[in-house]
Amino acid sequence: MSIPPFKLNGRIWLEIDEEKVLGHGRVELLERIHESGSIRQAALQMKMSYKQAWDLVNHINNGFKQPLVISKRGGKGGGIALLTPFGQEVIEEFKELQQKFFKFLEENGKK
Amino acid sequence: MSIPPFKLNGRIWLEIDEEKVLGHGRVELLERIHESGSIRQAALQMKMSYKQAWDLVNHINNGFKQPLVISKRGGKGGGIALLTPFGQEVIEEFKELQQKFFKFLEENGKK
DNA sequence: TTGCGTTATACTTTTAAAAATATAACGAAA
DNA sequence: TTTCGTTATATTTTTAAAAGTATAACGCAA
Repeated sequence: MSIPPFKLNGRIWLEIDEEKVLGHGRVELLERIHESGSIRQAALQMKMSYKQAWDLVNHINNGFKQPLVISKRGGKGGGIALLTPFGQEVIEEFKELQQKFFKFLEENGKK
Repeated sequence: MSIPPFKLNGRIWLEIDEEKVLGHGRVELLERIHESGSIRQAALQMKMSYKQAWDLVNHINNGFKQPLVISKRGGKGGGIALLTPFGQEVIEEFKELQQKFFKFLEENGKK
């Protein structure tokens, strides 16, 4: 581009039935759930409320036909949450798409 | 991708000082201003209020250092608005970026 | 010099999103 | 059978964004 110092930026996401089901923030949440085994811990790490995190997880699981996250309450530790193999597969593929997109932004963002 | 029928979608925009200054909606507004010579007409076409359109134009002009839109009030027709050559140049380049981005989405969106 | 349609701007109201609060359900372990 | 920390969910409150309303300023043309 020619004149002032501006930067190309953007976002990508996956849609099902015209509705956004997975974007960069939700993927980060899923990753943290996977690592910590807890929705609550993931929410704390991302400085959002448990409710908000749970709503997101719920929305994701509903959007896709199969759940990406399985959770149980009660028991040792109070409860647990984990990614299904399908969930792991989906976020892996999304992250690859994101890599390509970052590359796109870099290549085309130069003036 | 492997399982359900989902679609890759996204948006790109230009930022100046970490702030969004031009995206797909604003470009459409600018184009309509250019064609009609009127902020009000452009707003009507896009079913937004004049105020909202004017705020957007104002924000765009402030974000870039040079104005993309020049407007005058009074006179024949009540007033007029038009794109500067710089404005025309910017939206032209942004539209090219958008074309490339659409291509990116198509190429990578296939499962 | 009055009327006209637009630009320009302030102010208020409405709406929607986000955040906060509260509470029930659960199951392992002590 | 009680405690514990979490999941699960409803309800309320707060906040921010959007929309709406009102009005002044302007300059050409009649």
